[in-house]
Amino acid sequence: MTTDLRYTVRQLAVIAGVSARTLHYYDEINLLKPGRNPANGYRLYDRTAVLRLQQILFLRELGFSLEEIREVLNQPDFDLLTALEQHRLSLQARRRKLEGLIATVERTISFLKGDIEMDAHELFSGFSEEKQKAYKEEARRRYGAQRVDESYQRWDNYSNDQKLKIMQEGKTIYLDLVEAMPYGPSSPQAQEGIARWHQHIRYFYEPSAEILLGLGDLYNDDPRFNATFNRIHPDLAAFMRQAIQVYCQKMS
Amino acid sequence: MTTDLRYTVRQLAVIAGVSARTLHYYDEINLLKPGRNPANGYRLYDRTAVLRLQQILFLRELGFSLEEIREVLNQPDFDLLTALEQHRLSLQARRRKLEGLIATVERTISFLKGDIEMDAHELFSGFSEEKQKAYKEEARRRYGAQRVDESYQRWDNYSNDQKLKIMQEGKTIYLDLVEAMPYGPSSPQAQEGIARWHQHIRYFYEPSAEILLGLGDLYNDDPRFNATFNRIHPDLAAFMRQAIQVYCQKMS
DNA sequence: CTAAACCATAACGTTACGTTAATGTCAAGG
DNA sequence: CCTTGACATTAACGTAACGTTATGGTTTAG
Repeated sequence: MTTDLRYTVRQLAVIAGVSARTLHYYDEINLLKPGRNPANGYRLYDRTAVLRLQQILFLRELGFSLEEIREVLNQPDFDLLTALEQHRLSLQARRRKLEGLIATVERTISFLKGDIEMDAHELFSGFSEEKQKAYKEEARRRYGAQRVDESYQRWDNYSNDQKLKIMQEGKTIYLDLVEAMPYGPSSPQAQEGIARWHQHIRYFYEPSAEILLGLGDLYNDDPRFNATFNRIHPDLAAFMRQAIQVYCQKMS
Repeated sequence: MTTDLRYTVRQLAVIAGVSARTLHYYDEINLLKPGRNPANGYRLYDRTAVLRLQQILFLRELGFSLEEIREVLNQPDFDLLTALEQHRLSLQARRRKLEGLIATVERTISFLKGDIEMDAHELFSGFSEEKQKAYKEEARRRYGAQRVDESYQRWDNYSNDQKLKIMQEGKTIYLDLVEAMPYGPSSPQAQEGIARWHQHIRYFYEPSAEILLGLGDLYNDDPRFNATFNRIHPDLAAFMRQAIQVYCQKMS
């Protein structure tokens, strides 16, 4: 009286909660080969096939690829454990990556909402009210009032979206400059980077050699700017100052 | 003296850290259309293209699909914020899913290592030493010593891999029985499920009507078994008891 | 002048199926 | 007996985001 069960595709599909196509596919890739009814060629799944499918679906839910599942199922017993531990590591890595992404997205949202301080130039308008006022006075003394005010206006006129775009451009320029550091401040790589930076700061100032050189100093001497650059690379500010000096000499 | 930059594919690719093929592809799907050198048909990327690429890569890193990126970039300003918040939600959902997977993997690993209690029958050998001894005595009183010992032996002889397979089979049977509940304990659906269960418990006992009926009671009366079944469905144990009674009457 | 190094387009391969589409088979009802 | 509907079969294209050839034209360094 043993229930000599032989499921057809759809029957097994319904039981297991997958589509018939899935079973066709598993057959096609030799992951789960059913028997065949010689009369009509229909697939016939017996008890062992059902068990194997259960195993497959279990591992699939855990995020294994079908290829990995095949490997695991074709080797017995203990390899399952090591495969699972391996798999756990990759899942954890994926989770860490996701957490990084989420953090970045959240920072970006914060920035777009305006409640976070910004990098480098963006500090100009990103400081808290008090700090901003104090710094503005200092900047006026150093660079002249109308120039500073103009810079503020220019930055404020951008949309949030544009601000984000500009910041990102800045970041890539600084990263390129870091890559140029091994070649020295006079290298074409560095000078190319400074040229891009020169273009970039148009978003803030009408640049002149005076302004460029002043910024080179500012990045080194002002602790707020300096902190920002240090986060990218500890020698970046110094490197940029030198490169800017070379650049301005060539320009004149 | 504006640096009138026009990058070729590979140049931009190197700068941006992507492959030339990627740029070709973005061109192909109209995500980033460069200009063309009319003389030879070469792609030429200008400053605005570079900026747009930066945006694209930024969003891509955040896990946006290229399709989504296109939508975001083709609408200005504020939609970025809502898109980001939307995106954050989906990232968080993915993280939750990952965490569920990791938990399951870890439980499975624990099980394979043998330090966790098991479901239903698996409780027989999965309890802590003390509980196990106590329960074994009880079982001996109820079902006779040699029968219980035989069950233990049978279970212990399986490999970890086989145990896992058996547990999974059991789980699917119980779930199928839950689906059969609306049709009543005498329904073909339920009886089919009980027949599978009957086969299943061969892994533990040489089944007789006496044993089957006894298990039907045990699932309801023993709090440890009952808890396990309640986790699947609050009425499952009661349903199974009735279905088993019907099944045994038909068998006799 | 040639070879290396670049450019272009075309087209297939990847994962795990979903989705037609064309065709064959089976059980039930008129 | 024939039809109808619900099943079965295989074949084939589509998905996302490129990687990887393959084939052929262009530019540049020596």
